[in-house]
Order: sequence, then C-alpha cells, then structure tokens
Amino acid sequence: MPELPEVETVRKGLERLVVGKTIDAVTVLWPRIIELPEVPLFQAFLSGQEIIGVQRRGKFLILKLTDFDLVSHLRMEGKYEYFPSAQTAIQDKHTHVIFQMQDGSQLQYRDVRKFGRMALVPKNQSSKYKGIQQLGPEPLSHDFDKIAFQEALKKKTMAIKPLLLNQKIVVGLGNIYVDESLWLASIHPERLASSLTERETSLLYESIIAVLGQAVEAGGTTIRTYANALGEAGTFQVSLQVYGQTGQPCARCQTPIQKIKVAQRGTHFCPTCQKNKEVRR
DNA sequence: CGCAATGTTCGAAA
DNA sequence: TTTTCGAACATTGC
Repeated sequence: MPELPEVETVRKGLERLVVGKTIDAVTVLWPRIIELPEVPLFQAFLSGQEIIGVQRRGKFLILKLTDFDLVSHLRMEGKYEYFPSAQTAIQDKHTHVIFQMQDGSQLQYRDVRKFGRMALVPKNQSSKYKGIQQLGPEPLSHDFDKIAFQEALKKKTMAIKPLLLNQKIVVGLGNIYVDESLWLASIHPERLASSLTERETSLLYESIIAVLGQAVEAGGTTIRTYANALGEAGTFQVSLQVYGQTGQPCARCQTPIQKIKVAQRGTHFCPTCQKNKEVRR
C-alpha cells in the first residue's frame, strides 16, 4: 500500500473508522515490526490511549493519541484491516499487530513481507522521529516550492529517478509515480538531475503535482494486492501510462513502452518521448 | 528454480 | 562529504 496516494487513502480510512476510539490492548505477533519502544512498553503505553486524529507525512502515517504519536510506515505491503467486532474478526498468518479497542472493534496491521515498521514517540514529537526528520516537502502542499525544487536538482549529479525516490527533494514518490511523473514530463529516468533544463525541471515539478494529485483523487493504485478494509478503493491503475505497461504503445507516440533497471528498480519509460541526452555507461 | 515485487536502511567502496 | 552498489529484511506468485 505504499506511495503517497495509497497512504493518504489509508489515512482517510483510518480517520473515518478509528478516530474517537480508545485502545484497550495491543497484541504484537512479530516484534520486529515495533521499532520503539520495546514491545512490553509499547503495549503498556498504548493501553487506554484515545485516537484523536490521523495524519500523514510523506509515506508515514501518524496516529495522534492522547499522550503519544504512533508513527507507522507500510513499506511494501503493509495494510490495516478493521473489524467492527472482535468476535467476527478474522486473523490470518499475516496479522502481526492487533489493536483491540474498548468499544469491541479491532484494528489489525497485516504485512505479508513484514517490512513495515511502527514507532511510538512522545506527543507531537513525530516530526523529530529519524525517518521523518529528514524528509523533503509535501508535493501537494504550498511547502513544495518550484524554485527551491529546481535549485535542488541543479546541485545533484545523481540520476533523476533515484534522486526522486530518496524522499529528500520531495516526499511521496515511489516506483509507480516516479515513472509516471517522468513520462508525463518526457524525461528519461537516467538523466542526471543537474543536466535538466529549467523548462524540464519546471515541467517535472508540475507533473509530480498532477500525477500525485490525480492519484489521490482516484484513491490510489491497486495492483497485486487484495481488497482490504482500508484504502483498497483505488482506481488509478486504469490511468497508468507506463508502470506495468511494458510493450504497450505509448499514449503520446505509440512506441512500445520499455522496461529497464535503474538503481535496482524496474523502470518503465517511452524510448521515444523520454530520450537520454547523457552518454552514460 | 529463479526472479521480481507500491520501500527503506546500512555498510562498504569509489 | 557525496554517490553508488549490494545486501538485507521476508514472502508470494509467475
């Protein structure tokens, strides 16, 4: 459930389903999911906490509690499942953390690959959390400044795709939306950031906002994941132009979409629209 | 069997 | 210091 639009969709789902509820008890079935503090303390601190609100920063979810901030990152396949009643709750082998609410409902954290992480930090201190502290601006907020974005790219000698994936220049892009944004801006994923023209960085800035904005409106992209209680409603997969479209004709020029490896990630692009002006490797 | 999969982090090497 | 590369985490499905 990973990139910004999917996480935002989960945030809305959690806001609707668990805000106002008070946690009664927490069960942890895979301790490594819990980064901070140690599991027994994590459980003790959470007991009796009311969920006041649910925020998002980049791909991190932040549950605002009475006395703490609960930071949650879904990584590759983490998801939340809500059950109105513990009696009818279904626990499967991928359920790793269970939040039992005082009203009898239950929130489960499931994660096939167990890559997701949770950390309980002091109230209103989530911005100091190590994973969040170093994040760039939110692409759909006014913090995302075009000039600052262009200036940041000028200074970087890295290929543009891995640079956009590292969450420092701007947050929220992952493998799907970075490919989509670069296609929309007609930029080759291996172009060196510093080699982009002002016109290109401007177009890329607009493309990132357009792609993520539309994906949020669509409730995110749902691929190779089963429908679950939160954040499954995504329909952006029908709007994908390059991701998973290998061999399909480019919507702009009909050239078959190609798939290559960039920074160890599968990368989809149009070899005609997105030419690499560099002579790399 | 081998590989790739919506992500991040850490250590080593350049 | 910056960047790059590979591995690690862990499981599933093609």
